[in-house]
Amino acid sequence: MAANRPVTLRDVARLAGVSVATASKALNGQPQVRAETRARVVLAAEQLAFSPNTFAQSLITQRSGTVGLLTSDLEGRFSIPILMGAEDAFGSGQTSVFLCDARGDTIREKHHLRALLTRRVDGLIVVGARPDTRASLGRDLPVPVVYAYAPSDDPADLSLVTDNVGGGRLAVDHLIRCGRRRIAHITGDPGYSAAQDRARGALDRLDSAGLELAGGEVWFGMWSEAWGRGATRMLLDRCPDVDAVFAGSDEIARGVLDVLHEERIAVPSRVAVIGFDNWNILAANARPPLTTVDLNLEQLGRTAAQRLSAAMDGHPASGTETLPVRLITRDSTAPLS
Amino acid sequence: MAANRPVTLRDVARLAGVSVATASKALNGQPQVRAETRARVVLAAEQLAFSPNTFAQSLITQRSGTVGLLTSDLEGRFSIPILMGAEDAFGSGQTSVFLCDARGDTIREKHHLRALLTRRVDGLIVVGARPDTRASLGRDLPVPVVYAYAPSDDPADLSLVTDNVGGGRLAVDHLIRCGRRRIAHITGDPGYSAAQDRARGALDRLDSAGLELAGGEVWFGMWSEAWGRGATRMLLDRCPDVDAVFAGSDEIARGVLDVLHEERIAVPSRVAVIGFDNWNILAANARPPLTTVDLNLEQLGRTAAQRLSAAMDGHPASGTETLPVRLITRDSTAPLS
DNA sequence: TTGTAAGCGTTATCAG
DNA sequence: CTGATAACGCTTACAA
Repeated sequence: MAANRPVTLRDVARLAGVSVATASKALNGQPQVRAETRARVVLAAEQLAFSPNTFAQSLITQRSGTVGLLTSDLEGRFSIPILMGAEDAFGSGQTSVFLCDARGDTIREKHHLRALLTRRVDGLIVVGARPDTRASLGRDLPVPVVYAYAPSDDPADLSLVTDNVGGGRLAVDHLIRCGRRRIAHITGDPGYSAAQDRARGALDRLDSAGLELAGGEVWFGMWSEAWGRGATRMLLDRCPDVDAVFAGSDEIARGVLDVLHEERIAVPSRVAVIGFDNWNILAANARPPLTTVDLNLEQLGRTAAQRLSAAMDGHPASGTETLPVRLITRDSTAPLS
Repeated sequence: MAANRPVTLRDVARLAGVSVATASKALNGQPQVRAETRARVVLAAEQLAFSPNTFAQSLITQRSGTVGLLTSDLEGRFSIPILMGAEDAFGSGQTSVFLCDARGDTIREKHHLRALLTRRVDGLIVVGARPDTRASLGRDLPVPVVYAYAPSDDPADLSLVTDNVGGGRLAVDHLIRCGRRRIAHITGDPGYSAAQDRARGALDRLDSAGLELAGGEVWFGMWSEAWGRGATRMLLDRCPDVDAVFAGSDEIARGVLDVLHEERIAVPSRVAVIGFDNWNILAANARPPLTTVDLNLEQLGRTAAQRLSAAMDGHPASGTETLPVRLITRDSTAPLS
């Protein structure tokens, strides 16, 4: 146990033979101090392994050098990459991140919010569990806030979301470029804006190519493999000549692949399949590995951190910023030969 | 913007018509203050929505009320439940958690460690990415440390790990109770202690039942569905009358199920399958839903937080504590009828 | 260029 | 029971 009293600026000053004031200036790179003196102070600080007491600093500067990350669903796979991107962008150089998980509970969220404000965080990132609009934390917070993934319902807030419409468009575009003409769309819970948006993007792109949706309609259901399997069976029944399926999630895509495999329908040669989310454990291990749309969540997290930094430096923004998604090509899609 | 000067204890004291000293005592529940006075102070504090400046408090008490969570792999599914359990146990009532992800990089870990110590955290939880032994952070840290999931290589440290041997035993025990006698074990990378331990537990339990491993050996390979599929094909070839497979992970189990399904071998009636990890997205969506061993990681996280609290309160511990795992029964196993 | 001294918002130790 | 007053470790005018 190194239980000796922590070394303070006084110790450094004493060792360097200067006053605490000069020591402080020297260490903080203030210009009004002789080079030789500064060197002596720096040396002393190093020798003593001095590290300034952040509480004392914060007490004066009114800045904690910390931000709060309020998430609603850590379990979920969406918060994590965002969180990593954010941590990344803050660089851990100056700002550290307080993590709080409200688990979808408003009470708990309020509680965490209080705790974070009590700790005097310099800013807040709020990460939702699903891409639907969520309630704003309010306008009277003493620190800037950025909403990521799930936008705030107050347009005065700054929200960062992924481009689900664009993703749907991108997926179908890819299938069309592969020469597919009879494209079906099987997706999840219609109560999710993500499901609606992806479908909208898909229909939009089909439209512009003068194509109709194979099967005649979007197959809304649930975000599960089982639904992917069930819907695919119905689809094959109604529309046996389908040559591509755009699945609204990788889970659903796994179900689709499963049934196609069962029916000995070759993928991608006869039917191409594309997923959504790029959930690696599902997409990369699929048979064949799944082409899918990546949400770029780390980038979302990085951007959130940047916007928050800007706001903390007095450059706030508002409105909803939509960030691009991207296509990950694997083996479940290929040009029609 | 509520940019008015934050309310301090002075404001409260003034409003209550007492000195700051008395106000402090009243708010901190010190006995030496008249009930009526205390009430007045508390009321004033509420009216002003006073919240004490934690920096000033920490400056005096030498306690930050924060702990650091140093993880090596946030992406991975293991850190998250541990992290949630820990957050849970700290209750966010008093202690907040700083999250840092080293991403398996020693340099980055050192860097984060410095940052956390600079922030004067009261304690540290280190979460490894895989259950193998990892390098200790060292003995000369100014705060207590608890290692979770991946034990430290220094026995003087306190490490909390899951019982992989017990898990292997538990899995095979369940299969035996289901009346299975020809049990095979397909598992992952033999370089992982988890693979070795689970196999050891399995062999141990087989032994005590006077049984041999079906297929004659443990099938070590990789932690992937593809390996699960490949190994199962070989297994069926060499040992067509196998009646149960213990898979070393849920991913592998998915591969096993896949091939059994392909070969029209009924699960669980002809062959029972059990996985490991209880990775919900894989286990619950499997066909049939997968019986598996749950690592109880949230509990591990909670215990880590408790041990750390104890250490912070002057009751340190050391050595390696092994926490029990548990069986999750779903439909891929059943008694032989 | 350096040092002195006044805070930052609390808590703790004393007298009253 | 209450109130000055001195810390806690640092930054920053202001003097020297």
